[in-house]
Amino acid sequence: MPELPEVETVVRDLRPLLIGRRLGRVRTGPHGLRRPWLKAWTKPLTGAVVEAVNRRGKWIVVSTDRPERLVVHLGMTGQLTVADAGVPAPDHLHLWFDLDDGHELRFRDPRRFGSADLFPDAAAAEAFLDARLGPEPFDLPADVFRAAVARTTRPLKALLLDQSVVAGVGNIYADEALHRAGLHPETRGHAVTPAQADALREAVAAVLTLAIECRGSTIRDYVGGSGLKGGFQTEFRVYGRTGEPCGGCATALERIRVAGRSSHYCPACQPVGDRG
DNA sequence: CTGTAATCCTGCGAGC
DNA sequence: TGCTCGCAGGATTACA
Repeated sequence: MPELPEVETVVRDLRPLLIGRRLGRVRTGPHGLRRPWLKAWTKPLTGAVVEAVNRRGKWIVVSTDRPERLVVHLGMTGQLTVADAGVPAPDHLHLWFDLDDGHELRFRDPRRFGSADLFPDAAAAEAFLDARLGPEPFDLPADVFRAAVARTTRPLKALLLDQSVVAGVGNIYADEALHRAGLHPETRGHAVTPAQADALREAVAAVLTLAIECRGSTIRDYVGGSGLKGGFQTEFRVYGRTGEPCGGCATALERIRVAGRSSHYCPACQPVGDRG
């Protein structure tokens, strides 16, 4: 699924296609969406004009000239795109709006791990997001991250996947950042030096920046807001490359399970350190 | 506070 | 070819 770079690409793609457009009829698919926190579709956005499309962590927030906020999460396989209304609706379409220019805003999600909710106003949406998300990775103070690392015995991989520590990092970019920082995914936070914590924070920001420049990574389902796939998957140094030689030292890359997720790393470049 | 597992779903590739 | 199995960009909940 889409992590921060993919979601950022979606909102950048959607802005020119959506801002200024008037939403028409809204329709929902037969399956509904998974785990909606709010189902206020009784107050539809029909007739509202889109004013902004923003990202917070892996969440997308669509604002209009009305108070309500549409908050979308792509889950593992979600796609939020603008398509010509003449293009036949694909399978697994769950929510779509007519636009006033002959296009449609479509939310498609085969696995239905995503969500789309309508919050009553900006404050409610913000409260919802802030309750579960830490700082954005590009806006994460060094001392804050050092402290978060130092105070826990959790493995670094689990820390990076915790959205309340830093928002937007998922399984791919956690592995890629740990490799770039030379840290083993099982290394415990309290065993990490401040310099290593800084290196990890910088590696996270760096890999996310590169991935955004490549429009994210497409492994299977991901597409941007205009339907284009990402390109960063060819730049992976460890993710999905078990058994292949490390680009830095040629040691065979390995895969283990950490925090319930597949974790890819180089046993030579990423020394085990203190596993607690 | 931790960690682990299960859960929600569909689809695909590997292996037999 | 057809089947089963394991695995997948995530987040939440229950439980040890």
